[in-house]
Amino acid sequence: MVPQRVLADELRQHIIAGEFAPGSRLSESALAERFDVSRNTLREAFRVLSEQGLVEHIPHRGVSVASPTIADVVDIYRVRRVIECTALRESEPEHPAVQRMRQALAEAEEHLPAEDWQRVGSANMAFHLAIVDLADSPRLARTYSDVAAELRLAFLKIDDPRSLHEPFVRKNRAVLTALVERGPQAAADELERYLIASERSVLGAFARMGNG
Amino acid sequence: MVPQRVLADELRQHIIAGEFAPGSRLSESALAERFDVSRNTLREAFRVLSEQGLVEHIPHRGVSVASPTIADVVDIYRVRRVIECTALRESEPEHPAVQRMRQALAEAEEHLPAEDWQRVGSANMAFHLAIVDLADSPRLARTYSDVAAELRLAFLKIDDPRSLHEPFVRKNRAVLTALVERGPQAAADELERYLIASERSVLGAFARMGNG
DNA sequence: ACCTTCAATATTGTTCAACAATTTTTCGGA
DNA sequence: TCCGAAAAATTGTTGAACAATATTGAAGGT
Repeated sequence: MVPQRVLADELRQHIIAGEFAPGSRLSESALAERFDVSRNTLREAFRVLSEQGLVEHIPHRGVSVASPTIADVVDIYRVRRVIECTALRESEPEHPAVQRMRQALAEAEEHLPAEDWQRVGSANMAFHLAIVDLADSPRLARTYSDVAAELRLAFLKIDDPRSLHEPFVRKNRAVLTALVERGPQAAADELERYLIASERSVLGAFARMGNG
Repeated sequence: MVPQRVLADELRQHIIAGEFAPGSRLSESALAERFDVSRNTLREAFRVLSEQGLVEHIPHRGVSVASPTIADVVDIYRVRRVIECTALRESEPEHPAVQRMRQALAEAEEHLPAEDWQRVGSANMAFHLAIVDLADSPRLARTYSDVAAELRLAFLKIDDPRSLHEPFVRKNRAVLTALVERGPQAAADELERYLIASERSVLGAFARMGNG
């Protein structure tokens, strides 16, 4: 007995982990057998992932793992800028999420020398999730986590994890420093620079591998 | 043969139209019979609406039409401020959506004397959808339309449509005038005032009817 | 070899009936 | 009236079946 709520989470983990390549088709019968659930239950889980943008559902052609295009990346970063920068700009300095920003950043810096991009990437993401939590908005947090998952898929298409994470830990440090020493507005400005640079980095990688 | 994609849309229409009161339970068997679909198909449609926040799904207790609480209203307006104000502040004056803002506002003002709050409300919503479209972001537009649907449910709980719409057509006019005559930043400031006033109006109505 | 056409095959979309899991209701007893 | 347990109702999941559509592949013509 596999609750369908759990199944969707499990599928999301597998997809985000890169087990199913972006763009690859997800056969109903194959996955139903593999996870030992019925096709109906699997389809309910697919709906959830589809609404979250992790998989694409085309009628009578089944679902595929989403494969973000350049246009998607541009849009994802637009959302990030709107949500993250606003959350930071209007944040209160004493907000508990600031502490989580500190911790996440510390962890990223800790694993930086070992070049453990998996961990660095996760800590990096935790840093930005903490920024979003500054806004105290469940709905913004949910939207953000959706686009963050999509962005992970975009990262999966790029096989140069170093260029994606290494330069940005430093920039995160700059954001936190700005917030503490110069206030929310300065931090938001710093964050916007971060996001523009990060977007350019991803788009560059996409361009180098011949569109997307 | 009723495509489940269509079924979700149809259900959404009925819910938004207020046919099923916020908070009321949606029986699988009853609705399956009424729309002449199987329970499985209905459940897939429910998933979609659940992801959009229009219905609430509690395990083994089925789905109910969402019934926004005060906390939900606060969060919804937070999202509106973040998305709408940013879209407007960073908008280009020549953007085609500006024309749609004009049209929507004209329609709202047209039906204002007749006190046709249904139409005024729809035109009002079109005005704000146009604002969001200034950002040219499919994902922000989607998030916005989700919270807009939720807000409609909150409106349904209030039986004083005049107080919800009448004062705000004027304020929308002020936003558009500010955009044309004083630029995006001034318009965004005007819009923020609008949203704060609108939120206060809704929260007041909620308080008057004894929490939510 | 290179298309078309069309049938065969495979996959998804939907329904139905059954049963398991859980909640809600009913009812008897204190 | 209140409580608890049996009964009923509802949701969760499965498996099989068939319909609708897409994909494949083979036959035939150029």
